[in-house]
Amino acid sequence: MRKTPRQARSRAMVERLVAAGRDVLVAHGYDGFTTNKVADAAGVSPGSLYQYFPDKAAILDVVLDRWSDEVAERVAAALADRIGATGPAMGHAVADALLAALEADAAVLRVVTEELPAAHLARQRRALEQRVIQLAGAYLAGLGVDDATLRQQRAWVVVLAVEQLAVRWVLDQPAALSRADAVAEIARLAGTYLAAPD
Amino acid sequence: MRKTPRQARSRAMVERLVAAGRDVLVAHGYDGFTTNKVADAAGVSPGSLYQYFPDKAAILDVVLDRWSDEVAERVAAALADRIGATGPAMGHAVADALLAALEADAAVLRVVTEELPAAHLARQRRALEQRVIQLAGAYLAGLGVDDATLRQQRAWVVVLAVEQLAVRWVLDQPAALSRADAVAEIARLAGTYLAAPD
DNA sequence: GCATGAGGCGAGCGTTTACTCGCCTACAAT
DNA sequence: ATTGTAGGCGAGTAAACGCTCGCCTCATGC
Repeated sequence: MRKTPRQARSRAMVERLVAAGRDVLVAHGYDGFTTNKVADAAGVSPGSLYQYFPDKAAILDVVLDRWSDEVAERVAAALADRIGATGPAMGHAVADALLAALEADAAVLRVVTEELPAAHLARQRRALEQRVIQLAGAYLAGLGVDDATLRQQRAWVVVLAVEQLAVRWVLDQPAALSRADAVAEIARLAGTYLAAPD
Repeated sequence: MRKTPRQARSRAMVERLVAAGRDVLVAHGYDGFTTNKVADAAGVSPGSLYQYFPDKAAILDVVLDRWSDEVAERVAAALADRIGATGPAMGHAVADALLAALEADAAVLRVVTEELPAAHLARQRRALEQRVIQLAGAYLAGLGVDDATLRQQRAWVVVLAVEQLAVRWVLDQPAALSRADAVAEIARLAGTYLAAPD
């Protein structure tokens, strides 16, 4: 941020710019994300945009941070709510909530995974993965897995695998795999992997 | 291709251009992939580049096609060789070969997954996934899974999950997960998922 | 009600970069 | 040897786009 908006109208403008940034990203894609278009969509001049954002990357970063915070919040809430349950029902509930967290803003998810260079979102993605890996590790400890390294390894594997499946299912909507089936199979994958004896 | 090279020296130049394209992509990243740099790295003028490639995307496409063909070839060969074996040893062998296929050109893998918009490689990636899904489906049929839809679903799940784990392991080299452990855990994930009773 | 500075504007500058075009060279066939 | 053609060159062009700068307006404190 180049300077912090003091008056209410400038705060509102910054808000409009971020919202417009999201809209431009969805409507025109990553290549079509230009500062002139963002300013235009916000009903603001390019010069005003640069009063508060040092460069183009800065406003894109804010847009991406907003979105990934939202997704992370939904995912964390879903896990916190459901990690207490037991048996296969818990796996279903988690998978379902995970899909819901991604489906809630599928338009951004699509642009972000298909058009955006992954490096732009790597930081946020790693952070979320780490959070979820910690939760999964704790869950494994509850299951009686005593080796801490093994817990980390298995948590890493199951979290990355489930993440990928959820994202790809939401984006690709494979004809052969209904939503309910996807939930069941994702839960099954995680369940069999984590529960199987060594 | 704008026109096809007839003489030997022009064919050699096209070769040099494609090789230079790969090098520029690795050395300067996706953003640094400019036609001038590619021509320069190939010891050729920009004008000559445009004799044989209609635009920048065309030469990038060739570079990407080359690489993905190589990866696909290694993966397909690895699976064809090992799908006959039985028991957990087969899972290990496949996982190991898959990692090897990605490790063979990790520099391009890194640029392609971290900097390149995924859409540029979606076609090739889908094609490879489909090939492997077919193989996995056949393997499931051999295991006695009679429902063709279920075979498709499970093949989709296991292939995407394993793909993601292999790519991420090669790129991230997580400290807690040695190569041997990664092979074992990937095999375990696939094995428990596919072998578990319904 | 006036002075001050924050807020906002938008034409345009400068750079980057994909791509071209007129010209030269090397080769092969007659 | 000559001539036609493919191959190759590289300075230059055009367009896009990030970003600035000089100017105007409005809100707030005294």
